[in-house]
Amino acid sequence: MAKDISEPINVPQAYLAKLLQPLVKENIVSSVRGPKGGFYMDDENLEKTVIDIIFVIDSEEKFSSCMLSLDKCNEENPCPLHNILVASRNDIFQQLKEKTIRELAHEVALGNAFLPL
Amino acid sequence: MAKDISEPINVPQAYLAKLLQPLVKENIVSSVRGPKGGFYMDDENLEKTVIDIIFVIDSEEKFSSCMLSLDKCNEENPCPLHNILVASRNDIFQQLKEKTIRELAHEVALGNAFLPL
DNA sequence: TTTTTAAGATGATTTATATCATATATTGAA
DNA sequence: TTCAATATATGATATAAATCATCTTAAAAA
Repeated sequence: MAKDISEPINVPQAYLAKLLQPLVKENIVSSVRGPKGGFYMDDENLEKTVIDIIFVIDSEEKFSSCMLSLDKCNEENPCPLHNILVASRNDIFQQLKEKTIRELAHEVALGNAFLPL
Repeated sequence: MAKDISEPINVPQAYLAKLLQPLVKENIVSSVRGPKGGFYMDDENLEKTVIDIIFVIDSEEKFSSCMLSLDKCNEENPCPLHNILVASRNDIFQQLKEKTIRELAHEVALGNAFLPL
């Protein structure tokens, strides 16, 4: 349930619910209403990645945009920071794109990562 | 002058001036008032790094904080994303900490990077 | 010395984001 | 079939960030 998630991570329940709605709509999270209802992830959901979530909640630009917020900055016309950060940035992007929620959950199950849930 | 910088980067002049004030106060940027006045960077300023700027404008936490915004996440208690991103993140941090403004300006002078100024 | 041009300081306004409130829809259980 | 529990939807409020407006201070030049 939203409450079970919101409390341990210190996010207001109603706000979390609002954030979850577009994820449900985009089939990244599943939900059932009524008593014994709540949010869950089925086999298909678990194959989604962190990037999928970011693209729904924020937007694609959040990641591709210039760190100096220059709209003219791109690969051909890189700003000074672009060159310095492009490698690490692509690395992060790849990681978030490849790692499925299932894999992340597995890390928690193994005790290699922790969540306050 | 603030106007000369603000226009090509599409940031309102008054807002840019407001952002520059703490940088002047922290001796990252220099300024002179009156006619023929404006903002500039002296030899000492040019040795400052991007991290110095970020720490003044935003704050140190902007960089060290957990990507999932979990206050309990740290090196001993890492969230699932922490492990995945820590390497690239440290890499970015190091780059921004080591590169001086002088070096960045040099890249622009060499034509390896571009600014709309 | 006066005027003009710039930064500095401060507060108000706008806009975006986060949060709250309330009503509706769905579903399990009594 | 009714009730209770939970998500869904929508709009209102609060807070933070960005932007605007106005005045003050400093310095160069006439």
